[in-house]
Amino acid sequence: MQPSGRVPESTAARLPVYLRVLSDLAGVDSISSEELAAACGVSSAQLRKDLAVLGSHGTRGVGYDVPGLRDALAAELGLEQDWPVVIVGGGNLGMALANYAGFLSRGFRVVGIVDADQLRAGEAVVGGLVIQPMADLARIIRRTHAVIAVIATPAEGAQPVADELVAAGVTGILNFAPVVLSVPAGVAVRDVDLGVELQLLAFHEQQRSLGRDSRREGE
Amino acid sequence: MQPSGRVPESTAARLPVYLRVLSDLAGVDSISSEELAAACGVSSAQLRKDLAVLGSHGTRGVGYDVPGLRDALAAELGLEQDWPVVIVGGGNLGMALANYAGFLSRGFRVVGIVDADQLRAGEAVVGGLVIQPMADLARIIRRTHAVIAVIATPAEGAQPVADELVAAGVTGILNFAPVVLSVPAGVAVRDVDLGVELQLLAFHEQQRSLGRDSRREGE
DNA sequence: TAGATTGTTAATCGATTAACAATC
DNA sequence: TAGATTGTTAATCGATTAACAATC
Repeated sequence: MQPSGRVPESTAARLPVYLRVLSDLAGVDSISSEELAAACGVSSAQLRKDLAVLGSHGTRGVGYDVPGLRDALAAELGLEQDWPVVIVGGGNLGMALANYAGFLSRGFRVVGIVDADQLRAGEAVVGGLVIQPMADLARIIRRTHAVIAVIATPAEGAQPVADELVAAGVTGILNFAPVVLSVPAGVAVRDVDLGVELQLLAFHEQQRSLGRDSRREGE
Repeated sequence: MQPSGRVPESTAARLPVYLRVLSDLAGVDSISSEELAAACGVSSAQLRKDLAVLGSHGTRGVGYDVPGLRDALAAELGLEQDWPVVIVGGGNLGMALANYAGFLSRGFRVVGIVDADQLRAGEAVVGGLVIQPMADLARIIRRTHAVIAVIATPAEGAQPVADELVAAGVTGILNFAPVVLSVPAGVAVRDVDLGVELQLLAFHEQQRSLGRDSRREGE
């Protein structure tokens, strides 16, 4: 009933997508791996293999039980209660993230936002939150028991912030700053770098045009 | 001199990080795979193998030529000139992205931003840009020859926007909307979903605590 | 029962790591 | 030359795909 054996990294990375798609499937109570896979943008073989790590939530000849599978995914991901999240950086991006409405429905609650700039402190965010001075960071983390934090500072500030987060007990960091953070083993970091993403698209465009050229040259 | 053979997906995904780290290495003109790998958060074996796809920019016994390698990476990624980028969605996130200063230095130039909401049209962004009505999207793409676009709309709007982008000639999409886009083969989509990223961190926390529990039970 | 579809196994494919010969 | 470090090969590892027996 509570499988949670080792889940391969590559499988884990897809579970949130499955959960999202299933959550959008209001009213449907059964779906085949073929249909669900199409909606998730993966192959049905891969979907079935991935879902097998959750134990059996399908019925042969019929398909998967949508609400049951959704609940199992949420449980596997640890989303049975909300996680408090602290945001560091109150610039354009930090504010956009703090105001992101989807947060709550996906299992997270912003419990604090801080900024190094004194001028920003005091500014209001959603949910009755106010930007607080960086000096309060450790205190906020301890008070809210947040173990997940978002870094949305300029590159220079990111490593010291990460150090402080880790010292205060944070073990999961979503990093938007364009730097490689160094953190102790056991602390998870996920990097999101707009520039990197765009450069990968540029690479794709480049390949595309090279491909076209060599086809023109007729190989 | 111009290798550009097939580059494995997994290697391609790391090239922008190498480029970023090398760009931050002002003044250094030579570096060993060991040092550079550490700065990039990968193993030296992996770094050497990855860099080999660019041809030879290292000297045995010495290390890699930093400026040479940086230029080779930029060339491989197609960053020898700036790519025009159109942003769809002028909400919190779209605005934050449009105002992101790092854009230009990484090889991109925002040439247009549109929003479906009439009330937002006319609002000013950086670089003399102004939010334009959604109806102008195709025209903007054709005028600027943009082939890369960013979708920063709510989930509902994303698929119709993607369809319109593709129809207008866009072949690379950076998608921030929490939906699986369906696009024709040959169009590259990169998804960035804040919720997915956080859920993966939650999963990590969950695993962490399960690990702790079973250790307590003394296995 | 017949048809459909899961869960799982085996085969394939690709990516990472280790090791070292080539060479500065 | 001796020491260092790349470029590359071979070995390992993990992920994906294909296929099908189990079973509703």
